[in-house]
Amino acid sequence: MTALIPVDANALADIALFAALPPAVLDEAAAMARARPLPRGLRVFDQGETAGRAHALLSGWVRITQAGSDGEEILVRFIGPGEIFGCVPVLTDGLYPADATAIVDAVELSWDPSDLLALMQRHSQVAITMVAIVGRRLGEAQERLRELATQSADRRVARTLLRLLDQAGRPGGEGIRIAFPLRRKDVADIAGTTLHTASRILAEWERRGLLVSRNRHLIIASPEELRRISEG
Amino acid sequence: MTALIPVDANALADIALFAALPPAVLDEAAAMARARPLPRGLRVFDQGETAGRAHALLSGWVRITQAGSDGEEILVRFIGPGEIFGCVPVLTDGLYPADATAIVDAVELSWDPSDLLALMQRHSQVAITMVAIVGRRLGEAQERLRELATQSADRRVARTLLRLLDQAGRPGGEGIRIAFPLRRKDVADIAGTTLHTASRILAEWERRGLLVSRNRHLIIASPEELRRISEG
DNA sequence: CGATGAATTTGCGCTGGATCAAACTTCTCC
DNA sequence: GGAGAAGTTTGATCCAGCGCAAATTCATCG
Repeated sequence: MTALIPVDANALADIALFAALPPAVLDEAAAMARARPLPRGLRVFDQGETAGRAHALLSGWVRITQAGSDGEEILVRFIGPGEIFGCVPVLTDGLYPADATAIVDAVELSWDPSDLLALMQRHSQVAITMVAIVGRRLGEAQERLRELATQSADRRVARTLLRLLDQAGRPGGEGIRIAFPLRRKDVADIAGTTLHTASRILAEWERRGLLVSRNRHLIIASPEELRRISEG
Repeated sequence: MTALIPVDANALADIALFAALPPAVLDEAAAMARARPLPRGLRVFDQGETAGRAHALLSGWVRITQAGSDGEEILVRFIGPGEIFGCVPVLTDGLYPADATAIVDAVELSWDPSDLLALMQRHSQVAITMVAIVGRRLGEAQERLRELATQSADRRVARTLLRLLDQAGRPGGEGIRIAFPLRRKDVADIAGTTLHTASRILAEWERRGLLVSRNRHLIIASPEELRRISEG
């Protein structure tokens, strides 16, 4: 079932969690890692399930969503190359707090929870880097919380696009393109609004020439104007 | 200015970050710690300021708020005895991401950022525990994000009170009392609504006998009914 | 104990954006 | 290449709760 791909320490160096670690530690982490391709559409793990592995992405993109008991969901974040995901439950309650789905063909590394824990115990730098990563995500979540509580839908959508540009902007002819496919529903679920409102806002901006929407991909022609909108 | 209070290792054992650590490590952390009383109303640190210390609370309560450039603010969380605060920026950008204010007379411990970092480097367990603490806060923030995006104001207020009960509920004659003073504005700023809406909701619930509001303190008579409301 | 400021309550009008409905477009896969 | 599924657009309606205003109660401190 699971194709076994040899993991070399070079690949590990691209994972932010292991950045700037001595080669010996990279080798150690590589030895315990399992690589596996994630075909587009694959559900990597489900919310509520026991966290059987801790994950990191070598290439491609993964969408993390959280659903409430009523079925309403939000998009927690997109995971790109070099980022870790599903690692925190290893240290807390052992249950994945959200769903993870590959939105394009991707390749992941993963570790057995106890292996990752042992690695963090032996090498405090790994644990410290993880605090920094999780801490930055916490800061971002709190910022989104504030925006959601206090700002209008169009400001939030603008901020959302700017954040995605930061994370995955690729300069091109017509503007900066967001590297992964993004549906209206995705935009709505990050910005905390409905599909319909998000669609109306984006359609209006496309009319104004602020962005181009093609093929489930967004190209932002004018980040400056977006910034203006996001600031009211 | 700053009263110097001797810090003993026993006090450290009550801080979740240091729980279950060998006595030698507690002594080490105690030796680097500075204790200081925080009179009610004291601003412990300001959003955007350089993180000069990392903090933990021995007693009392601290309110963490975040304001946007437009002045609108949210209440990020309350910090109680044994909890850490203002520790993450030590490992990220070095700037406090929020304001911290003592809402009752309190006592804190604090560390120089580089001392705490060194401690985490020498004892990976400290760093690992911090990942767990920050990870749990991240999970809670994402849950709030989802609720804010998808649920009505009264459901959110109900969830808010239930969370506060978990964190600081003290059983008493008339019901379970939330241990720290809580203004309508505070409830609004956690639940992501306005002072006015929060006031209306709480007044209605008080009429229904669901809770008692006295002296900026809340006593919850019927957590069961709150739970029912929070679930729709 | 009285004064001053802080916190709370309540009324009212208005609107942003959710909800419902339906047509239309674009992908996907056989 | 065509059928069905998935995603998007757009219109129409409606209401939760925000914004504004004003009165009232409560807390604090000289």
